[in-house]
Amino acid sequence: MDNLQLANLLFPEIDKTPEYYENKYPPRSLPEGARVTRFAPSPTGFLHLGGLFAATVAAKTAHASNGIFYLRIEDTDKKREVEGGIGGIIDGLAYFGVVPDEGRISQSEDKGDYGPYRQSERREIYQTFAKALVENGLAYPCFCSEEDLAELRAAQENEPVKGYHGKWAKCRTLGLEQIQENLAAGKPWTLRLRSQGDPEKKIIIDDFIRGKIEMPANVADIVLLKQDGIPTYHFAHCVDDHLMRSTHIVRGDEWIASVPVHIELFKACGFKVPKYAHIAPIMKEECDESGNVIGKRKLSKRKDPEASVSFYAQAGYPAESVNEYLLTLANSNFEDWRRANPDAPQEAFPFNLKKMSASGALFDLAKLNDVSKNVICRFSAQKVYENVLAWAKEQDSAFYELLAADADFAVQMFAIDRGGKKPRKDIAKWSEVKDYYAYFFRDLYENDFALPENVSREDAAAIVRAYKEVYSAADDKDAWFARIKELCAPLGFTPNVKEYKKAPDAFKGHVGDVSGIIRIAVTGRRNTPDLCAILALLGEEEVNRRLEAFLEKMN
RNA sequence: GGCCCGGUGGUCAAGCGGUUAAGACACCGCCCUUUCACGGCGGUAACACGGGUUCGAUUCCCGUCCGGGUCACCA
Repeated sequence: MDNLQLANLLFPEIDKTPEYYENKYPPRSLPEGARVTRFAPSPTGFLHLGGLFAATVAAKTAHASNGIFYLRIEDTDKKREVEGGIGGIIDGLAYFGVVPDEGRISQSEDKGDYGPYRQSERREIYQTFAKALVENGLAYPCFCSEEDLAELRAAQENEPVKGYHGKWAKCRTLGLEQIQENLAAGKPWTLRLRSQGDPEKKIIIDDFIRGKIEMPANVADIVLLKQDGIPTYHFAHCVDDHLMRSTHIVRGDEWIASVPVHIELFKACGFKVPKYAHIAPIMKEECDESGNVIGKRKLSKRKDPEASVSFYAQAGYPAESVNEYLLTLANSNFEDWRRANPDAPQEAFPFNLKKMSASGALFDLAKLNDVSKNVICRFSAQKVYENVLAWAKEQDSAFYELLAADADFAVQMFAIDRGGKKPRKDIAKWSEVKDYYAYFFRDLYENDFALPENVSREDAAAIVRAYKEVYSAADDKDAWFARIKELCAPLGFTPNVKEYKKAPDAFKGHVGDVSGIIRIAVTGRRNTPDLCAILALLGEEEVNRRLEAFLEKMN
């Protein structure tokens, strides 16, 4: 059969050659060892945590080697595409500070010399390489219908090697005349690879994260071009990553099984095979109705709110927190590094692809909270204010109004116990702030306190009554605490914690209990930042009002 | 089912033939303390199982079990 003739028959409108594209997209001139990576999502919905994770890993890998990280949109499945998907992905990445060096930068804009970076705009390129494959006898048209293929699958139920190959590959041996006839009759066709794989052979793939993996060579005549002329993932991956000169393919490990296909494709096209790094997915514990753990599974966008990246924005986790958490999952030495370099920018961390774990980590919200507290406690009061304000604007307009009404006051509020060597770690996410700081705002404050078990109602009332007598708004911290200490003895408490520990039965309690009651009277809470600073910020009038209100409730 | 990957405390994880089997989160206790915090110290808790190989296996090999992935004209 004349392959050239067949190629022209199948792709009459293609007039370029692979050489044309090879010249148009020459190898990159990058420093020795520079890695080119990409994030290649399909716009089938909004960015999810797994996607962000993969993008972060790819970006860090490139940047740790002075390489290039780019964004390519894989929209070859028009059925699953979602409106606004591309923008959602780009914005989502940007929110977390993942900005590609090149690639798609908006719905319709590219940056860089290796585009277009959206697969639906690369049709001619794929067809050019497909045509070359036909010319070389490495691809052929297949006229099998969906029903034919369903039948084939049914017939192969008990076959060890499934797929379109060997005797099952009916169209593989079609003659030129038959093909011409089918084409003339307007029969739809797909283009298939004419696999050269030897069923006896094994191939070794050397994965960056998992090391050597032995797998049977591919023997299936997989589809390269679908009926609509759009490539499958496999073919697009091969053409794009070659032409865009990716050196390292960082992607989810669900792709491991198709590496033999990819290797054969790269070789059939005459391309150098890139390095693969298959990363494990982020998992989630699966429970039954009664909460018993029954297994783990990939974080699912449908079932798990925390899978969607918007969950973090809504809850008010700073992007830095999510990034740092993801980094702790990616490189377990990140936490050590962070402890040693508390103020270093996250970009300074020497990321190592090889340190990635081969098995999927369970998502741990408690750990995220801890990471986030450590991130937030290093923020300045001003930065906290700005972040909370921005969050409230989107999520809680009433709270936003309060914060915006008196910025100075709010910043001073956040400044209590902040800064210095041992900052307070009380906030993990912005959505906690309103509740945590409610007592600063008259409109929010409601003292529905509960007294601690170890202080009686009478004693609590006595403490507040006594404190009200001596309270002076002019006191500094030392004077303020001295007064509280003075209150102790007459009421049966001791100002000395040690003394109390020595003889707990001799006293009703110690200074801590006394100040605790005052704290409750003024804020309604048992734990707050420095009480003295709170009193100063609240002001004399408001403090007196609250003390009185408390006493009234105690009567 | 075939093929592939994985299996160290509740979670994330070091470890790569000889270790008292790190560390972090969570939990518990104690200490510090001019309140609340921060912090410090300590504790509970792990090498899935069975066979090899070896003087010696968490580390190597084989099997079992368990978990995950994949077998599309989806990515």
